[in-house]
Amino acid sequence: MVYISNLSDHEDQKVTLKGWIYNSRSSKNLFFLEVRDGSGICQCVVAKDSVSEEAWEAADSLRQESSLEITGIVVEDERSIGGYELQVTNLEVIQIAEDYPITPKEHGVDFLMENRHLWLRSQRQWAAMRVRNEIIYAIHMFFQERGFVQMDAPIFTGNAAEGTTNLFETAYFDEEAYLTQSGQLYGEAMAMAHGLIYTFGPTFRAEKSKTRRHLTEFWMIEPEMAFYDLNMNMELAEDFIKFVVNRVLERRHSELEILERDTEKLKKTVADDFPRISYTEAVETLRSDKMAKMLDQMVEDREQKREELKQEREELKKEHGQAKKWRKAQIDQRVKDIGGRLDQIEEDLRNIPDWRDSALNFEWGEDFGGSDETLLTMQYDTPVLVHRYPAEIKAFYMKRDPEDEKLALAVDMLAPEGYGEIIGGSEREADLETLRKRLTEHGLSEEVFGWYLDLRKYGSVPHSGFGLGLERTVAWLCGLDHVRETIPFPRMMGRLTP
RNA sequence: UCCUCGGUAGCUCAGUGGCAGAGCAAUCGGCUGUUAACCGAUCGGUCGUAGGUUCGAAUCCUACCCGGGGAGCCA
Repeated sequence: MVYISNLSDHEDQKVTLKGWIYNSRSSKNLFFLEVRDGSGICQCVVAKDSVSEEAWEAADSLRQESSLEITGIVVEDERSIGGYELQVTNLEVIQIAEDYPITPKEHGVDFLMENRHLWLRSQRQWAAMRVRNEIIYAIHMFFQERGFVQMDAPIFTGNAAEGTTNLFETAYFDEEAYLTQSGQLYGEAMAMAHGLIYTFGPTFRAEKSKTRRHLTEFWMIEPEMAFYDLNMNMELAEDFIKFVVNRVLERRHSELEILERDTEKLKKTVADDFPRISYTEAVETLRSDKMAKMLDQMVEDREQKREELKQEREELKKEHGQAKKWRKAQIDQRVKDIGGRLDQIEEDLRNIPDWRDSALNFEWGEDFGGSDETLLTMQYDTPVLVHRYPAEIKAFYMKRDPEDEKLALAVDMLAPEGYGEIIGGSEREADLETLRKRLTEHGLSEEVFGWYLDLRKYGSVPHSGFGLGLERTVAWLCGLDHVRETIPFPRMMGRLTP
C-alpha cells in the first residue's frame, strides 16, 4: 500500500491512496481535494475532463472527513503542500461523512476537548502525537542501549502511606486499594534484581489542580540504578534529555514545523552543558539584585509592548471602515490576537509584583513556587539541574547530604521557557536504621514498608533514580502551552469523556 | 477551597436599557490552479438557569450551574 509519507518514491507513477477528505476547494472544472491518510496530507487535483462522469459526481459529493479511495499520477508541484500532488484519474467514495463539527476555522478549547476523538485528526494534534511517539521511542532506545531493563511497577497499590499527594481510591475485592502515584519504591526493588531498570507507565494523582501543567492521569518514566550516586544520577538525566531532544529534532522536523516550534533553545539543549546549581544558590539567585532588575525590566518590556499593541489596534480600527471584505476579516483576526496578547500582558503585569515578592523575600527552607521556578529558568537557555534541597520538603526515602544533614541529595530538572519541573529524582537512603528513623519521623508505618526495608537488609547498596513526566516533556518539545494536547485522551479535573 | 475572566446561531464572536447581528459551517448557484480559496443567495436563536428591577432586559440587580486561566500541590 502507498502512503502519502512515501509519495516521493512514486513520482510519475499511478498510485491509489486510501484516506479522508481534510479540506476541499472547487471551481467549475476542478476540485482540489486535500486528502489525509494518517501518514500525511496530499492535495489531489480532479479535472473534469480527466475523470469519468461518475468520479466527477463522486468528487462533488465529498464533504469534510468523507472517506475514499483515490487513484492518480504522482507529480511534483511546489504549489502543493508536501511538494507532491495527485493528478486524479479515478476516485471511489467509501462513506460520505455527516456534518463534521470541526471546521477549518478556529474553535474554543472546550468544544475541541468535547470532540477530542475527532480533534486528534487535525494537523497540529496529529503532529503533537507524532512527536510524543518519537519521544517514547527515544526513551526506550536510550535505556535499552545502555543495558537498562524495562520493568513494570503495579498500578494498584495497597498503601496510601507515602504521604503528601491525594490518591485515587478504588475497591480491590474486599480491600481498599489506590492507584499508583509513582512506581519508584518498586523500581528500587527491581534495580536490586537487575541493576539498571526503568519503568514506563501511568500514574494517578487526585489533586484538584486546574492548571496547564497538570493531569490526573499521566505517564512517567522512572529509571532506578544500583551503585549510582547523585552525580551519576544527574549525569544520566542530562544525557537522557539530550538524547531525546536530539532524536526529536533530527526525525520530527516537519512535525515541529507544523507546530510552529522555534527550535533555537532545543538546539542549545542538545549542544550546551546544563547548569547545575544547588538549592541554596538558587535561593541566592532569587533574592539577588540581578533578579530585582530582571523583574523591573520585565514590567518595562510589557508596558512598552502594551502601548505598541494598543497603537496597532487603533490604526487597524481606522483602516477597518473602508477596508475590503477579505482585509476586514484579516483585521478582525489580528485585532482578536492583539486582544488576547493584551489580556496576557495585563495578567502578567498584575502577577509580576507577586512574583517579585515571592522571589526577593524567599526564605531558605521553603519549596519553590511556580513563579520562582519560571524566574530561575529564565536565566538559562537549557534545562537547569537544581540539587540538594532542604530535607524537610522532600520525601522520606531520600539520602541526606553527608556534608550537611539538613540537605537531601535530591535533584530536579527544570525545563526552559516556563515548562517547569520535568524531572525529579534523588539518591536513596541505603542504611536500614536511618530509613527506619525517617519512617518514624514521617509518621509512616514500618509494617506497610516492610518489604521496602528488606531491600536495606539484604545487600543494601547506594542507588539513585529519577522520574520524567512524559506529558510535560511533550509539551516542552512541541511548544504547546497546555499538557492536555500532549496525550490522546487527557484526564483532568472535570474531564472523563471522551 | 480561594482569586480572576467568561457563557448570545452547529463553531468563533460582536451587541452594555429600545426590531437578535457578522464571519465560518450547512444548502443552492457562479468561477480553469485553489492553499482557512473567492463571489452571490438561502437556512439557522430557550441570549447558561431561576428569580427580581423596569413601559421595555442579551444588557441592570440577586442566587445558582457550567467552563477557561491562576494559587496551593506536583511530573
